[in-house]
Amino acid sequence: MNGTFVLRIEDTNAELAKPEFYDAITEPLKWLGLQWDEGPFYQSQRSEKYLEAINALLEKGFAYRCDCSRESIESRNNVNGFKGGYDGYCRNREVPDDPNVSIRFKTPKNQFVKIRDTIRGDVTFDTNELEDFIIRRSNGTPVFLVANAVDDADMGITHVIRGEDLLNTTPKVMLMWEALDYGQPPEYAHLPLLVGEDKKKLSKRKHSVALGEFQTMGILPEAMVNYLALLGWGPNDDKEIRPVEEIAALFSLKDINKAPAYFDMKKLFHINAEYIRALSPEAFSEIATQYFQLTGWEPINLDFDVLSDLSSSIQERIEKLADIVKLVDWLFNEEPAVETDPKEMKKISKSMSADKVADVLDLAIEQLEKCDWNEEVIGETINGIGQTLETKSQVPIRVAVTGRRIGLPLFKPMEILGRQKVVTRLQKARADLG
RNA sequence: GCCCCGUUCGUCUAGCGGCCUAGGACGCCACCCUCUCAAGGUGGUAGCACGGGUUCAAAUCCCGUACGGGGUACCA
Repeated sequence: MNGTFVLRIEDTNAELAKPEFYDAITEPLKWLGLQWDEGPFYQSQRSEKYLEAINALLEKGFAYRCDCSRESIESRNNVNGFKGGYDGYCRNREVPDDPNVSIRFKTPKNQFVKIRDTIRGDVTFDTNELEDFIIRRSNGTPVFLVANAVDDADMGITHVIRGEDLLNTTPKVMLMWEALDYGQPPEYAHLPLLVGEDKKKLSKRKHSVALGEFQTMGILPEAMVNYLALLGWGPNDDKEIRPVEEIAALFSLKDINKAPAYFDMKKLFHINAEYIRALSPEAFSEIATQYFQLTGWEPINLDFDVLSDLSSSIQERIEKLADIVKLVDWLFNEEPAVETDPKEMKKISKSMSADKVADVLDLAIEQLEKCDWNEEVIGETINGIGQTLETKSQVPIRVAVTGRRIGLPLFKPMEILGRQKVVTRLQKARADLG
Protein backbone atom coordinates (compact mmCIF):
# COMPACT_ATOMS: atom_id res chain seq x y z
CA MET A 1 0.00 0.00 0.00
CA ASN A 2 1.32 3.44 -0.82
CA GLY A 3 1.18 6.43 1.45
CA THR A 4 2.90 8.13 4.31
CA PHE A 5 2.33 6.86 7.81
CA VAL A 6 2.15 9.85 10.13
CA LEU A 7 2.36 9.14 13.83
CA ARG A 8 0.43 11.69 15.84
CA ILE A 9 0.02 11.54 19.58
CA GLU A 10 -3.36 12.92 20.52
CA ASP A 11 -2.55 14.05 24.00
CA THR A 12 -4.56 17.23 24.21
CA ASN A 13 -5.61 16.15 27.66
CA ALA A 14 -2.73 16.86 30.02
CA GLU A 15 -3.27 13.55 31.78
CA LEU A 16 -2.35 11.75 28.61
CA ALA A 17 0.80 13.68 27.88
CA LYS A 18 3.04 11.29 29.75
CA PRO A 19 5.98 9.23 28.56
CA GLU A 20 4.46 5.91 29.63
CA PHE A 21 1.48 6.48 27.38
CA TYR A 22 3.75 7.42 24.56
CA ASP A 23 5.70 4.20 25.00
CA ALA A 24 2.51 2.21 25.17
CA ILE A 25 1.82 3.37 21.64
CA THR A 26 5.25 3.29 20.08
CA GLU A 27 6.71 0.12 21.59
CA PRO A 28 4.06 -2.20 20.17
CA LEU A 29 4.30 -0.50 16.80
CA LYS A 30 8.01 -1.09 16.75
CA TRP A 31 7.63 -4.66 17.90
CA LEU A 32 5.17 -5.37 15.12
CA GLY A 33 7.52 -3.80 12.62
CA LEU A 34 5.09 -1.04 11.70
CA GLN A 35 7.45 1.83 11.19
CA TRP A 36 6.01 5.30 10.74
CA ASP A 37 7.35 7.72 8.17
CA GLU A 38 6.70 11.03 9.88
CA GLY A 39 6.39 12.20 13.42
CA PRO A 40 5.65 11.64 16.14
CA PHE A 41 3.79 14.92 16.43
CA TYR A 42 2.46 15.77 19.84
CA GLN A 43 -0.76 17.68 19.99
CA SER A 44 0.18 18.82 23.47
CA GLN A 45 2.93 20.86 21.81
CA ARG A 46 0.81 22.37 19.09
CA SER A 47 -1.76 24.17 21.20
CA GLU A 48 -1.20 27.59 19.62
CA LYS A 49 -2.38 26.34 16.26
CA TYR A 50 -5.58 25.05 17.79
CA LEU A 51 -6.13 28.18 19.80
CA GLU A 52 -5.72 30.22 16.64
CA ALA A 53 -8.39 28.15 14.94
CA ILE A 54 -10.65 28.56 17.93
CA ASN A 55 -10.22 32.33 17.77
CA ALA A 56 -11.03 32.27 14.09
CA LEU A 57 -14.18 30.33 14.87
CA LEU A 58 -15.05 32.85 17.55
CA GLU A 59 -14.53 35.80 15.20
CA LYS A 60 -16.58 34.28 12.43
CA GLY A 61 -19.40 33.64 14.84
CA PHE A 62 -19.13 29.85 14.79
CA ALA A 63 -18.32 29.65 18.46
CA TYR A 64 -19.09 31.40 21.73
CA ARG A 65 -17.91 31.62 25.30
CA CYS A 66 -19.73 29.77 28.01
CA ASP A 67 -19.42 29.92 31.79
CA CYS A 68 -22.00 27.29 32.67
CA SER A 69 -21.06 24.63 35.14
CA ARG A 70 -22.09 21.02 34.73
CA GLU A 71 -24.47 21.49 37.64
CA SER A 72 -26.15 24.59 36.30
CA ILE A 73 -26.74 22.90 32.95
CA GLU A 74 -28.23 19.86 34.61
CA SER A 75 -30.48 21.80 36.91
CA ARG A 76 -31.78 23.84 33.98
CA ASN A 77 -32.37 20.68 31.96
CA ASN A 78 -34.20 19.14 34.89
CA VAL A 79 -36.56 22.07 34.97
CA ASN A 80 -37.04 22.33 31.21
CA GLY A 81 -37.04 18.61 30.53
CA PHE A 82 -34.39 19.18 27.87
CA LYS A 83 -32.52 15.99 27.01
CA GLY A 84 -30.13 17.03 24.26
CA GLY A 85 -27.10 17.76 26.41
CA TYR A 86 -26.11 21.40 26.53
CA ASP A 87 -29.08 23.72 26.11
CA GLY A 88 -27.32 26.60 24.37
CA TYR A 89 -27.80 28.91 27.34
CA CYS A 90 -24.79 31.08 26.57
CA ARG A 91 -25.29 31.30 22.81
CA ASN A 92 -26.40 34.90 22.93
CA ARG A 93 -25.17 35.89 26.35
CA GLU A 94 -21.94 37.58 25.24
CA VAL A 95 -19.95 36.05 28.08
CA PRO A 96 -16.94 38.33 28.55
CA ASP A 97 -13.53 37.26 27.33
CA ASP A 98 -11.72 35.44 30.06
CA PRO A 99 -9.10 32.75 29.80
CA ASN A 100 -10.97 30.75 32.42
CA VAL A 101 -14.13 30.44 30.44
CA SER A 102 -14.89 27.59 28.07
CA ILE A 103 -15.71 27.94 24.40
CA ARG A 104 -18.38 26.00 22.58
CA PHE A 105 -18.96 25.40 18.91
CA LYS A 106 -22.28 26.72 17.69
CA THR A 107 -23.69 23.71 15.88
CA PRO A 108 -26.11 24.72 13.12
CA LYS A 109 -29.69 23.57 13.42
CA ASN A 110 -31.77 21.57 10.92
CA GLN A 111 -28.86 20.45 8.86
CA PHE A 112 -27.45 17.11 7.85
CA VAL A 113 -23.79 16.29 7.89
CA LYS A 114 -22.73 13.53 5.58
CA ILE A 115 -19.48 11.75 6.08
CA ARG A 116 -18.00 9.43 3.49
CA ASP A 117 -16.72 6.24 4.98
CA THR A 118 -14.88 3.70 2.87
CA ILE A 119 -16.09 0.81 4.98
CA ARG A 120 -19.61 1.90 5.82
CA GLY A 121 -20.61 4.06 2.92
CA ASP A 122 -22.24 7.44 3.51
CA VAL A 123 -23.31 8.09 7.07
CA THR A 124 -25.49 11.11 7.76
CA PHE A 125 -26.08 12.86 11.03
CA ASP A 126 -28.82 15.29 11.95
CA THR A 127 -27.19 18.36 13.50
CA ASN A 128 -30.13 18.72 15.84
CA GLU A 129 -28.75 15.66 17.62
CA LEU A 130 -25.45 17.42 18.22
CA GLU A 131 -25.13 19.74 21.17
CA ASP A 132 -22.98 22.86 21.19
CA PHE A 133 -19.83 21.03 22.19
CA ILE A 134 -16.83 22.34 24.05
CA ILE A 135 -13.83 23.14 21.89
CA ARG A 136 -11.74 24.91 24.52
CA ARG A 137 -11.81 23.87 28.13
CA SER A 138 -12.16 26.39 30.91
CA ASN A 139 -8.50 25.84 31.70
CA GLY A 140 -7.71 27.25 28.29
CA THR A 141 -6.69 24.02 26.55
CA PRO A 142 -8.23 22.89 23.26
CA VAL A 143 -10.02 19.55 22.98
CA PHE A 144 -9.06 16.85 20.49
CA LEU A 145 -11.92 17.65 18.10
CA VAL A 146 -10.35 20.95 17.11
CA ALA A 147 -6.90 19.44 17.12
CA ASN A 148 -8.16 16.77 14.71
CA ALA A 149 -9.55 19.24 12.23
CA VAL A 150 -6.55 21.54 12.39
CA ASP A 151 -3.95 18.80 12.16
CA ASP A 152 -5.67 16.83 9.43
CA ALA A 153 -5.76 19.99 7.34
CA ASP A 154 -2.29 21.14 8.32
CA MET A 155 -0.64 17.78 7.73
CA GLY A 156 -2.52 17.08 4.55
CA ILE A 157 -4.06 13.89 5.89
CA THR A 158 -5.86 12.02 3.13
CA HIS A 159 -7.03 8.93 5.01
CA VAL A 160 -8.27 8.66 8.53
CA ILE A 161 -8.44 5.03 9.57
CA ARG A 162 -9.60 4.47 13.14
CA GLY A 163 -11.98 2.62 15.38
CA GLU A 164 -15.72 2.75 15.08
CA ASP A 165 -15.89 4.31 18.51
CA LEU A 166 -14.92 7.59 16.86
CA LEU A 167 -17.56 7.51 14.16
CA ASN A 168 -19.94 9.63 16.20
CA THR A 169 -17.39 12.37 16.76
CA THR A 170 -16.72 12.76 13.07
CA PRO A 171 -19.65 15.08 12.26
CA LYS A 172 -18.38 17.51 14.89
CA VAL A 173 -15.00 17.60 13.23
CA MET A 174 -16.63 17.99 9.83
CA LEU A 175 -18.69 20.93 11.02
CA MET A 176 -15.56 22.74 12.18
CA TRP A 177 -13.79 21.68 9.02
CA GLU A 178 -16.41 23.47 6.98
CA ALA A 179 -16.52 26.50 9.28
CA LEU A 180 -12.76 26.81 8.97
CA ASP A 181 -13.07 26.50 5.22
CA TYR A 182 -10.54 23.73 4.89
CA GLY A 183 -11.83 22.38 1.60
CA GLN A 184 -11.80 18.70 0.69
CA PRO A 185 -12.04 16.58 3.86
CA PRO A 186 -10.04 13.37 4.26
CA GLU A 187 -11.44 9.97 3.47
CA TYR A 188 -12.64 8.14 6.55
CA ALA A 189 -12.63 4.44 7.33
CA HIS A 190 -14.08 3.39 10.65
CA LEU A 191 -12.88 -0.05 11.61
CA PRO A 192 -14.98 -2.51 13.58
CA LEU A 193 -13.93 -2.80 17.19
CA LEU A 194 -12.47 -5.91 18.75
CA VAL A 195 -14.56 -7.35 21.52
CA GLY A 196 -13.59 -9.46 24.49
CA GLU A 197 -15.30 -12.56 25.76
CA ASP A 198 -17.92 -10.32 27.31
CA LYS A 199 -18.55 -8.98 23.81
CA LYS A 200 -17.57 -5.53 24.99
CA LYS A 201 -15.15 -3.21 23.28
CA LEU A 202 -11.66 -4.48 23.83
CA SER A 203 -9.60 -1.56 24.86
CA LYS A 204 -7.25 0.48 26.83
CA ARG A 205 -8.94 0.82 30.13
CA LYS A 206 -11.21 -2.15 30.77
CA HIS A 207 -9.41 -5.13 29.31
CA SER A 208 -5.70 -5.21 29.47
CA VAL A 209 -4.73 -5.79 25.90
CA ALA A 210 -1.24 -4.45 25.92
CA LEU A 211 0.54 -6.00 22.99
CA GLY A 212 3.56 -6.38 25.24
CA GLU A 213 1.82 -9.30 26.88
CA PHE A 214 1.88 -11.19 23.64
CA GLN A 215 5.55 -10.56 23.39
CA THR A 216 6.27 -11.94 26.85
CA MET A 217 4.07 -14.92 26.06
CA GLY A 218 6.27 -15.66 23.12
CA ILE A 219 4.15 -14.71 20.17
CA LEU A 220 6.23 -13.85 17.12
CA PRO A 221 5.49 -10.37 15.76
CA GLU A 222 5.02 -11.75 12.25
CA ALA A 223 2.40 -14.16 13.52
CA MET A 224 0.71 -11.39 15.44
CA VAL A 225 0.48 -9.18 12.38
CA ASN A 226 -0.81 -12.08 10.32
CA TYR A 227 -3.49 -12.92 12.85
CA LEU A 228 -4.54 -9.31 13.31
CA ALA A 229 -4.95 -8.93 9.57
CA LEU A 230 -7.39 -11.82 9.67
CA LEU A 231 -9.69 -10.09 12.11
CA GLY A 232 -12.35 -8.32 10.12
CA TRP A 233 -10.92 -9.43 6.83
CA GLY A 234 -10.02 -12.54 4.90
CA PRO A 235 -8.29 -13.28 1.63
CA ASN A 236 -10.64 -14.72 -0.96
CA ASP A 237 -8.26 -17.53 -1.88
CA ASP A 238 -8.55 -19.14 1.56
CA LYS A 239 -4.84 -18.92 2.22
CA GLU A 240 -4.68 -17.43 5.69
CA ILE A 241 -1.07 -17.77 6.66
CA ARG A 242 1.14 -15.64 4.49
CA PRO A 243 3.73 -12.85 4.73
CA VAL A 244 2.63 -9.26 5.36
CA GLU A 245 3.76 -8.12 1.94
CA GLU A 246 1.38 -10.57 0.38
CA ILE A 247 -1.42 -9.57 2.71
CA ALA A 248 -0.82 -5.90 1.92
CA ALA A 249 -1.06 -6.65 -1.78
CA LEU A 250 -4.42 -8.40 -1.39
CA PHE A 251 -5.83 -6.12 1.25
CA SER A 252 -8.36 -3.40 0.65
CA LEU A 253 -10.17 -1.20 3.15
CA LYS A 254 -13.38 -1.73 1.22
CA ASP A 255 -13.35 -5.42 2.07
CA ILE A 256 -13.26 -5.01 5.81
CA ASN A 257 -16.21 -6.44 7.71
CA LYS A 258 -18.46 -4.10 9.57
CA ALA A 259 -19.25 -6.18 12.62
CA PRO A 260 -17.09 -6.32 15.74
CA ALA A 261 -14.75 -9.30 15.94
CA TYR A 262 -13.89 -11.53 18.84
CA PHE A 263 -10.22 -12.06 19.53
CA ASP A 264 -9.55 -15.79 19.43
CA MET A 265 -6.45 -16.71 21.40
CA LYS A 266 -6.53 -20.32 20.19
CA LYS A 267 -6.27 -19.29 16.60
CA LEU A 268 -3.49 -16.85 17.36
CA PHE A 269 -1.60 -19.70 19.01
CA HIS A 270 -2.15 -21.91 16.01
CA ILE A 271 -0.83 -19.30 13.62
CA ASN A 272 2.07 -18.63 15.93
CA ALA A 273 2.86 -22.34 16.03
CA GLU A 274 2.94 -22.42 12.25
CA TYR A 275 5.36 -19.52 12.16
CA ILE A 276 7.55 -21.15 14.79
CA ARG A 277 7.69 -24.41 12.88
CA ALA A 278 8.72 -22.58 9.74
CA LEU A 279 11.86 -21.23 11.44
CA SER A 280 15.29 -22.66 10.61
CA PRO A 281 17.15 -24.26 13.55
CA GLU A 282 19.50 -21.29 13.75
CA ALA A 283 16.75 -18.71 13.58
CA PHE A 284 14.75 -20.63 16.12
CA SER A 285 17.53 -20.90 18.68
CA GLU A 286 18.43 -17.28 18.13
CA ILE A 287 14.87 -16.17 18.78
CA ALA A 288 14.55 -18.53 21.72
CA THR A 289 17.72 -17.21 23.28
CA GLN A 290 16.56 -13.62 22.94
CA TYR A 291 13.24 -14.61 24.39
CA PHE A 292 14.89 -16.18 27.43
CA GLN A 293 16.80 -12.97 28.01
CA LEU A 294 13.65 -10.95 27.70
CA THR A 295 11.85 -13.06 30.28
CA GLY A 296 14.86 -13.57 32.50
CA TRP A 297 15.05 -17.36 32.24
CA GLU A 298 18.72 -18.17 32.46
CA PRO A 299 19.39 -21.76 33.46
CA ILE A 300 22.97 -22.53 34.29
CA ASN A 301 23.66 -24.89 31.38
CA LEU A 302 21.78 -23.06 28.66
CA ASP A 303 23.45 -23.89 25.38
CA PHE A 304 22.70 -22.35 22.02
CA ASP A 305 23.99 -25.33 20.04
CA VAL A 306 21.97 -27.81 22.03
CA LEU A 307 18.88 -25.74 21.39
CA SER A 308 19.69 -25.66 17.72
CA ASP A 309 20.32 -29.40 17.71
CA LEU A 310 16.95 -30.19 19.22
CA SER A 311 15.10 -27.40 17.49
CA SER A 312 12.89 -29.34 15.15
CA SER A 313 11.50 -31.57 17.87
CA ILE A 314 10.95 -28.53 20.08
CA GLN A 315 9.40 -26.46 17.31
CA GLU A 316 6.72 -28.98 16.51
CA ARG A 317 5.68 -29.22 20.13
CA ILE A 318 5.14 -25.58 21.07
CA GLU A 319 2.66 -22.92 20.14
CA LYS A 320 4.45 -20.05 21.84
CA LEU A 321 7.99 -19.46 22.99
CA ALA A 322 7.05 -19.75 26.63
CA ASP A 323 6.33 -23.43 26.01
CA ILE A 324 10.00 -24.14 25.34
CA VAL A 325 10.90 -23.93 28.99
CA LYS A 326 9.05 -26.98 30.22
CA LEU A 327 10.47 -29.00 27.35
CA VAL A 328 14.11 -28.31 28.08
CA ASP A 329 14.42 -27.10 31.65
CA TRP A 330 15.60 -30.52 32.87
CA LEU A 331 18.38 -30.43 30.30
CA PHE A 332 19.70 -27.01 31.20
CA ASN A 333 19.19 -27.12 34.93
CA GLU A 334 21.20 -29.30 37.28
CA GLU A 335 18.13 -31.08 38.56
CA PRO A 336 15.10 -32.46 36.75
CA ALA A 337 11.89 -30.48 37.09
CA VAL A 338 11.42 -30.58 40.82
CA GLU A 339 7.76 -29.96 41.22
CA THR A 340 6.79 -33.27 39.67
CA ASP A 341 9.48 -35.61 40.87
CA PRO A 342 8.08 -37.99 43.49
CA LYS A 343 4.43 -37.71 42.61
CA GLU A 344 4.93 -38.49 38.95
CA MET A 345 6.42 -41.86 39.84
CA LYS A 346 3.28 -42.71 41.74
CA LYS A 347 1.13 -41.78 38.80
CA ILE A 348 3.00 -44.26 36.69
CA SER A 349 2.31 -46.87 39.29
CA LYS A 350 -1.36 -46.63 38.50
CA SER A 351 -0.82 -47.99 35.03
CA MET A 352 2.29 -49.95 35.91
CA SER A 353 2.95 -51.74 39.15
CA ALA A 354 5.54 -50.22 41.45
CA ASP A 355 7.59 -53.39 41.11
CA LYS A 356 7.61 -53.02 37.38
CA VAL A 357 8.78 -49.44 37.65
CA ALA A 358 11.55 -50.54 39.98
CA ASP A 359 12.56 -53.32 37.60
CA VAL A 360 12.76 -50.92 34.69
CA LEU A 361 14.90 -48.49 36.66
CA ASP A 362 17.20 -51.22 37.94
CA LEU A 363 17.80 -52.61 34.50
CA ALA A 364 18.23 -49.13 33.04
CA ILE A 365 20.84 -48.18 35.62
CA GLU A 366 22.71 -51.39 35.04
CA GLN A 367 22.71 -51.21 31.26
CA LEU A 368 23.08 -47.49 30.70
CA GLU A 369 26.13 -47.41 32.92
CA LYS A 370 28.10 -49.43 30.43
CA CYS A 371 26.52 -49.18 26.99
CA ASP A 372 27.89 -47.03 24.20
CA TRP A 373 26.75 -43.46 24.75
CA ASN A 374 24.91 -42.29 21.70
CA GLU A 375 21.33 -41.72 20.70
CA GLU A 376 20.89 -44.99 18.80
CA VAL A 377 22.35 -47.28 21.42
CA ILE A 378 20.48 -45.53 24.21
CA GLY A 379 17.27 -46.05 22.29
CA GLU A 380 17.98 -49.69 21.59
CA THR A 381 18.91 -50.28 25.19
CA ILE A 382 15.78 -48.71 26.59
CA ASN A 383 13.53 -50.42 24.10
CA GLY A 384 15.30 -53.69 24.83
CA ILE A 385 14.44 -53.26 28.50
CA GLY A 386 10.84 -52.83 27.53
CA GLN A 387 10.89 -56.06 25.55
CA THR A 388 12.54 -58.20 28.18
CA LEU A 389 10.25 -56.84 30.88
CA GLU A 390 7.21 -56.79 28.61
CA THR A 391 6.28 -53.26 29.54
CA LYS A 392 6.65 -49.72 28.33
CA SER A 393 10.09 -48.80 29.45
CA GLN A 394 10.23 -45.17 28.44
CA VAL A 395 7.81 -43.68 30.89
CA PRO A 396 9.61 -44.44 34.16
CA ILE A 397 12.93 -43.42 32.67
CA ARG A 398 11.46 -40.23 31.29
CA VAL A 399 10.05 -39.26 34.64
CA ALA A 400 13.27 -40.10 36.45
CA VAL A 401 15.44 -38.14 34.07
CA THR A 402 13.23 -35.22 33.11
CA GLY A 403 10.83 -34.99 36.03
CA ARG A 404 7.91 -34.99 33.62
CA ARG A 405 5.68 -37.57 32.03
CA ILE A 406 5.56 -35.89 28.66
CA GLY A 407 8.15 -34.14 26.62
CA LEU A 408 10.67 -34.33 23.83
CA PRO A 409 11.70 -37.64 22.22
CA LEU A 410 14.01 -38.96 24.91
CA PHE A 411 17.13 -40.47 23.43
CA LYS A 412 18.87 -37.56 21.83
CA PRO A 413 18.52 -35.19 24.77
CA MET A 414 19.65 -38.00 27.07
CA GLU A 415 22.80 -38.36 25.04
CA ILE A 416 23.34 -34.63 25.37
CA LEU A 417 22.71 -34.61 29.11
CA GLY A 418 25.44 -37.19 29.53
CA ARG A 419 25.74 -40.63 31.06
CA GLN A 420 26.72 -39.42 34.49
CA LYS A 421 23.75 -37.15 35.06
CA VAL A 422 21.35 -39.65 33.56
CA VAL A 423 22.51 -42.47 35.78
CA THR A 424 22.56 -40.27 38.84
CA ARG A 425 18.99 -39.21 38.25
CA LEU A 426 17.90 -42.79 37.67
CA GLN A 427 19.53 -43.86 40.91
CA LYS A 428 17.91 -41.07 42.82
CA ALA A 429 14.50 -41.97 41.44
CA ARG A 430 15.10 -45.62 42.28
CA ALA A 431 16.05 -44.71 45.81
CA ASP A 432 12.96 -42.54 46.21
CA LEU A 433 10.85 -45.50 45.20
CA GLY A 434 12.02 -47.41 48.24
C1' G B 1 -34.05 7.01 26.52
C1' C B 2 -32.02 9.22 22.03
C1' C B 3 -28.45 8.92 17.84
C1' C B 4 -25.05 6.04 14.82
C1' C B 5 -23.25 1.18 13.11
C1' G B 6 -23.94 -3.92 12.63
C1' U B 7 -25.98 -9.49 12.21
C1' U B 8 -22.88 -16.23 7.36
C1' C B 9 -20.73 -22.77 11.55
C1' G B 10 -18.83 -22.04 18.97
C1' U B 11 -14.87 -18.34 16.86
C1' C B 12 -12.38 -15.65 12.50
C1' U B 13 -13.89 -15.45 7.63
C1' A B 14 -15.08 -16.49 1.69
C1' G B 15 -19.40 -15.05 -0.75
C1' C B 16 -21.05 -8.87 -3.98
C1' G B 17 -28.61 -11.94 -7.76
C1' G B 18 -28.02 -17.85 -10.74
C1' C B 19 -21.37 -21.46 -10.20
C1' C B 20 -24.26 -22.24 -2.76
C1' U B 21 -27.42 -29.30 -1.60
C1' A B 22 -22.94 -21.98 1.46
C1' G B 23 -16.23 -22.73 0.76
C1' G B 24 -11.80 -22.25 4.11
C1' A B 25 -9.38 -21.74 8.92
C1' C B 26 -9.27 -22.32 14.40
C1' G B 27 -11.71 -25.37 17.96
C1' C B 28 -14.04 -29.96 18.90
C1' C B 29 -14.86 -35.49 17.78
C1' A B 30 -13.19 -40.14 15.41
C1' C B 31 -9.64 -43.00 12.92
C1' C B 32 -4.43 -43.72 10.99
C1' C B 33 0.73 -43.06 12.47
C1' U B 34 3.29 -43.57 17.40
C1' C B 35 6.69 -47.06 23.74
C1' U B 36 5.45 -40.11 25.93
C1' C B 37 3.62 -35.53 24.03
C1' A B 38 3.32 -33.37 19.54
C1' A B 39 3.52 -32.83 14.33
C1' G B 40 1.38 -35.10 10.00
C1' G B 41 -2.69 -37.77 7.30
C1' U B 42 -8.00 -39.05 6.65
C1' G B 43 -13.00 -38.30 7.86
C1' G B 44 -16.77 -35.85 10.71
C1' U B 45 -19.56 -31.89 13.65
C1' A B 46 -21.73 -27.10 13.02
C1' G B 47 -23.99 -21.46 10.08
C1' C B 48 -26.89 -17.45 6.03
C1' A B 49 -31.01 -13.99 13.32
C1' C B 50 -36.51 -13.71 12.24
C1' G B 51 -40.73 -11.90 9.24
C1' G B 52 -42.31 -9.57 4.98
C1' G B 53 -41.40 -7.82 0.09
C1' U B 54 -38.65 -7.11 -5.07
C1' U B 55 -37.18 -10.88 -8.85
C1' C B 56 -37.93 -16.22 -13.37
C1' A B 57 -34.08 -16.63 -9.37
C1' A B 58 -31.86 -13.83 -2.84
C1' A B 59 -26.91 -15.50 2.03
C1' U B 60 -26.52 -11.60 -1.61
C1' C B 61 -31.38 -5.89 -3.06
C1' C B 62 -35.56 -3.17 0.00
C1' C B 63 -38.64 -2.66 4.56
C1' G B 64 -39.76 -4.06 9.44
C1' U B 65 -38.74 -6.92 14.11
C1' A B 66 -35.35 -9.06 17.34
C1' C B 67 -30.60 -9.10 19.05
C1' G B 68 -25.51 -7.09 19.43
C1' G B 69 -21.85 -3.12 19.35
C1' G B 70 -20.59 2.11 19.68
C1' G B 71 -21.73 7.09 21.15
C1' U B 72 -24.36 10.37 24.13
C1' A B 73 -18.03 14.39 28.97
C1' C B 74 -14.57 20.76 29.89
C1' C B 75 -11.64 11.53 27.68
C1' A B 76 -9.90 10.37 23.19
